[in-house]
This record gives sequence, structure tokens and C-alpha cells, in this order.
Amino acid sequence: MSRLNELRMITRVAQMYHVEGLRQADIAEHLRISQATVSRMLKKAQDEEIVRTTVVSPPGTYGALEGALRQHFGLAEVIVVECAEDRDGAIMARIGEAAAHFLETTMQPGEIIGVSSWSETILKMVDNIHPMKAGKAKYVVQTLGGMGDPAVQTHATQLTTRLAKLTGAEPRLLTAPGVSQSREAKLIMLADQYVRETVDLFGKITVAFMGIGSIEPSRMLARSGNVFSSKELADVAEAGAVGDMSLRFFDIEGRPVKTPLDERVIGLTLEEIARIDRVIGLAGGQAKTNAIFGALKTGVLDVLITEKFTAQRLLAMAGLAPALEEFT
Amino acid sequence: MSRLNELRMITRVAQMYHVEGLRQADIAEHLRISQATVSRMLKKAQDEEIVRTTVVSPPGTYGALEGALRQHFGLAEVIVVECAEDRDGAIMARIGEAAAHFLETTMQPGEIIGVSSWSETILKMVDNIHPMKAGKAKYVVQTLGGMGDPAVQTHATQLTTRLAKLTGAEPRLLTAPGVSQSREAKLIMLADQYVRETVDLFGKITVAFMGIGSIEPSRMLARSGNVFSSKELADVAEAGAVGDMSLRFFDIEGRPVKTPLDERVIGLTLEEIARIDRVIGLAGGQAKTNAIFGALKTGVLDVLITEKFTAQRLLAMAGLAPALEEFT
DNA sequence: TCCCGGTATGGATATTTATTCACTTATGAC
DNA sequence: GTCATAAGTGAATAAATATCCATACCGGGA
Repeated sequence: MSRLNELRMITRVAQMYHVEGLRQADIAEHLRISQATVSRMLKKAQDEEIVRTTVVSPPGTYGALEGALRQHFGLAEVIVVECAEDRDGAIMARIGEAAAHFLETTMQPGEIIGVSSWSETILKMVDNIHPMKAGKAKYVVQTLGGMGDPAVQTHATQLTTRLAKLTGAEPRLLTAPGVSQSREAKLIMLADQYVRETVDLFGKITVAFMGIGSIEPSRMLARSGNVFSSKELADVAEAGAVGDMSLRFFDIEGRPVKTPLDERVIGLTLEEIARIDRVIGLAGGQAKTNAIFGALKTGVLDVLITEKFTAQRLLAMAGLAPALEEFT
Repeated sequence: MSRLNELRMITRVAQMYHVEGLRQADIAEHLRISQATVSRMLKKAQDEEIVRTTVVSPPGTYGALEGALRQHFGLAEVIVVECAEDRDGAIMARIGEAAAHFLETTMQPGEIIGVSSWSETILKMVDNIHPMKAGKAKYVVQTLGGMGDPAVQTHATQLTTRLAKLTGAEPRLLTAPGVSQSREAKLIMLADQYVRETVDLFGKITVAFMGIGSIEPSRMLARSGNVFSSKELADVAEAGAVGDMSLRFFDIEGRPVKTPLDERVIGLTLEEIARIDRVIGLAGGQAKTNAIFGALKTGVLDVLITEKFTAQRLLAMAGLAPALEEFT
């Protein structure tokens, strides 16, 4: 059979199948060949690029950005959400919504959810979760102590409790400060039975939502309720840290930045985070771009949820700027 | 779930399925949803035109032309072949090859093949058929008597016999002139037992290959071995005929043109042709364009095999010229 | 508040598609 | 030539996909 005739035949089969929507058996009958041959021709049509399938992102979705981020940072999933303006308030709201949806649609029954309690983005997520009737989670584990300020403590507790209620899980609180006064103080805290029980669950967490923080002294200080001194923060920044997850610092290349603070923090370590099956990072915004970049480089994240402006900046930082033209 | 989030999800699923080539079950696992939902999302992706599938005709094939002809003339199949130049010799060779391939790939065992024996295009077809080992045809039936000239008679006989041999069938010859001297002469011919047997098979033919002839006195006359007088041909042309199949004439609108000749012709009538399951018309070339157009309009053809120049002319005649731009 | 119709879901299953297998035919080396 | 190898085929069957069904949930009206 001449090559041209074969191609003609394949094209016709592809036409019937993809455009006219006929079934392979019908095509086979029409052309008086076997269904097996039709199947093979269709495969060949793919190989020869006689049929071309393109997936277009609908307006307001960012398939190309997501794909590039997944690829470059080796993530299992990336969600890039639409965001009208590059402003923190709007950004957190959008990311929170997306994260809530993600949690709702991907949560398995019996899951043990870890949550670092004081990220505002995570707060927005919890705000957007609908109460679940079935398919309940098992525990919601607070993975970082509350901050010094009792009001913030309460806040953390409430967040965890609320998430637990929404997911039908039992809350496991960390009734301790996120940062203890000293190594010794931390050990004392850990001796507490309830704290102990929660910490023991760290290794069992199946999915963790991680806020990503940037090292920006003023904001950080505010966030910490003045637990850290300016001096301490300056030291951390000095050591190259660009951001933190659960108060564990890393530099722009994702390398952990060890500091004396580490042994005072009561919460997940980066190693523990890395061992969790699914770790979802939530963050966006101009100021956090470097922190997110570093967080991605640590390799502990499996999923990133962010918005389009940050996504574009991250790709630009990764040296994929030329490709940006596609991502308008 | 927000509409945007749903679209995002669908886009991602389509991406995984069509671009990354994952199976639905894997996608379902990855996204923690059921395979059923993935299937539904993919369907939705089609509906929402998030995935677009296009079938492109490889160079040298004419899917668009074929489609337009099928559509406009209500044909089951159309084959348009590449042809370097709009010249009769090359055209017949190309069409013959394609027809041979068509016969080989679509013939069913036990088929009864009808063949109007004196078209040069059909001759070319027979030249290009490979001997078939299995899946033999039952009979090859000569559907039009030979011409007056005994040499042509022999030619017709050989063509039929050869085709029968190649397809593993038994030849059924029409040992009579295509055009008898008179109505009475025809009746006498039909009284012959062998002729009778062949004619009786006309109604059993399952697939017929039809040459399409144009009414162009000089050519026609030559073809007929001077069986027709110039006068007779002029009369036929006068009556509006533009072409013939098996010496049955029709006008440009496909209406049969009745002439006194009809009752002298020993061969299939248009009505008999129309009753055949698959009728394949073979023809191409500038001079035959009107004839082919008329033949298509008769509605007796199921398949047309022609070449690109004629295909374009036919569409132009049909008033589909504007669309021609697509068919470069 | 409760009930209803409409929509979405996953498990089970029917349908459709891809692959395997046994066999045939074409091709090229010798 | 003839042998081995490669390529292609359809029937049978395995695998993948679409659909059915029973159920759950949402929003709106009594």
C-alpha cells in the first residue's frame, strides 16, 4: 500500500473518530476493516501528528503557569488562582478559597491534618471550608505552638478547633508557646502530657498545610508577638534566611538555616515536614516571593497554592522569563 | 465549588489525560477523586472546548476536499488523490491505483463485482490490483457488452477475466456487443444462454466499478468503435446529456436522458445501478468534469474516486468556491 | 423545621478500546 | 529458489472508559 494512501486512510479514520464522533466498531464496518486496525490507525494518527489535541486554559485559569512551576520545582500539584490585584488582602482571600476547595475535594476519610496555626492565609482557608458531613478526617494537629501573647494563643487554638469541627476531626492542640524561653523551658513544656500526645502525632500526619513566612523584620516581629528580639531576627537574616515554614528557616536556595532559635521552637522540624505524605504550601504576594522560592527549593512541598502574579515572579526568578510571554 | 475552580480542575485533568498521557484511574488517584468523575470531567472539557482536537490532512491528502464532496453530494466515501498535473494519463494512473487499493482493502469474501469493461481508468485499476490469496470474490460480472470491434471485444473479455483471476472470482462475461443493431437484435442476444446467465446476475451485484464517460463526440465516437453515428451522438448531446455510465446518459442535473439508443444497449440500466449496494465511480480530468458532476447528481454513486484538480472543479461548480481557500 | 426536585458523587457494571496471540504475507540474505 | 525475519492482520481477550444506579447534599418553598 502506498504511503500516501495509508495516510489518507488514517486521516479519514481520525476524522470519523474525533470529528464525527463515531465508534471504532462503526468506522471499522464502514471501511470494512477490523476494529483492531482502526485502533491502530488512530494511534498512528497520534504518532504522526495527524490529530493534534490542545488543552487551552479558560480565562482566569493558568494551566501554563502551573505546568511550568510543577515541572521546574518538581511539585505534584500547583494551583495558580486568578487575582485581580497584587495586594495582600485580595491574595490571601483567593488563595484561601482555593486551598479550602483543594482540601474539600482531596481529603480522604481518616486523614490526619497538620496545620501551622498562625498564617493568615490558612485562616482564610478555614474560613472558606464548608462543613463536611461524611468522609471525616481523624485529627487536626496543631503543628506549632501559639505565640506568646495569650490572645494569639487563643487565636491558634480556635483556628485548629474550627478546622477540626469543619472536617469532623478531633483537634489535637499544642498548648504551649511556639517559642519557649530556652532549651530547658522547651523540655519542660514537652513533658506535659497533652503536649506530648500532640507532638507524638507529628509523625503520623498525612497532610499538612504550611504557611510560608518571609523574613522581614518588622512583619516578623509583629507576627511573633515580640517573642523574637530584633537582634535575633537580624542574625537569622544575616545567615541568609529568606523565609520560614513553621519557624524553620531556609535560604533562597532552600538550604536550612540553623540558628539557636531552633531548639526553642516547639513545632515540626523541616525533616519532619519532609516526611509527611502531602505538604501543601500556601502563600502569595510581592513580599513573600523570595520566601516562596526558597520554600520550593527545600523540596519538602508537594503542592503549592498561589496566585498569578507570584507565579510569574517565581518563574522569572527561576530563569524561565522568556517563556513568560505565553503566560499572559 | 466556584466555577473557576471547577474549570481549573477540568483543565488540569484534560492536561494530564491528553498531554501527559495518564490513564483516568491514575488521574483519579492523583486528584483523590473517582475515575467516574474524571471521565465526566473529560467529557465536559470537550463540551466546553477546553480540549480541541483537530485533524490535519498530511501533504498530498485532501481531507477537506473529500469531506466537502461527501457532504454536498451525499456520498458514503470520497477519495481524492494527489496528482502532479492535470493531464489524462497521469490522472488515470493515480485514480487507478487508488481504486485498486480501495478494492483490495474493502472487498468482502463472496462479493459479486460488477465492472463496466471499457473504461481506461478501470483498466488502470485492474493493472494495480495485487493477486488476492484469501477473501476471494465470487463473481466478476461484465456489466456492458464489448464494442463492435472484435479487438475491443477481446479487450473487454480480458479485463473482466483478469480482474476475476486477481480477485479469485469466477468471470461472468457478456459475450455480446454493448450496442446491438436494433431492439430486435438485442432480444436475440439476450436469448443466448450465457448472456442470459450473466444478465441474471446483474441484480445480485454487490459492488460495481463505474467508469464515467463524457459526451464529447470525437472521443465518444472513437471509444464506441463507430457503433454510434455522429447523428445519434449529436442527438444525445442535444437532449442535454453531459455524460454516461455504462452508456446510460444523464444531464448536468443528473436526470436520465432517454434516447432510442437505450433499448439497443446491452448492459446495466441506471435503475439497476442504483439498486447495487456499493457503486464506485472512477473518473477525473478537465474534460470529464461536467460528466462527473452529472453522475454525482444522479444519486446512484456511493463512492467517488477522483483527483484534486477535478475535486476542486466539482466543488466550484457546486457553488462552494469560496470555501476553496481552505483546500489549497 | 421538613420535604422536594435538581445536581453531583463513587461503586458497580456495561461498553468501548487496546493488546495479545496465532497466523499470513512480504522482504531480503544467501 | 528457500529460509529467516519483519510487518501486518483479525479474532479473542484484557484493559480502560463510560454509564447506571443508589445515595448524599444543596437550595427553595410549604
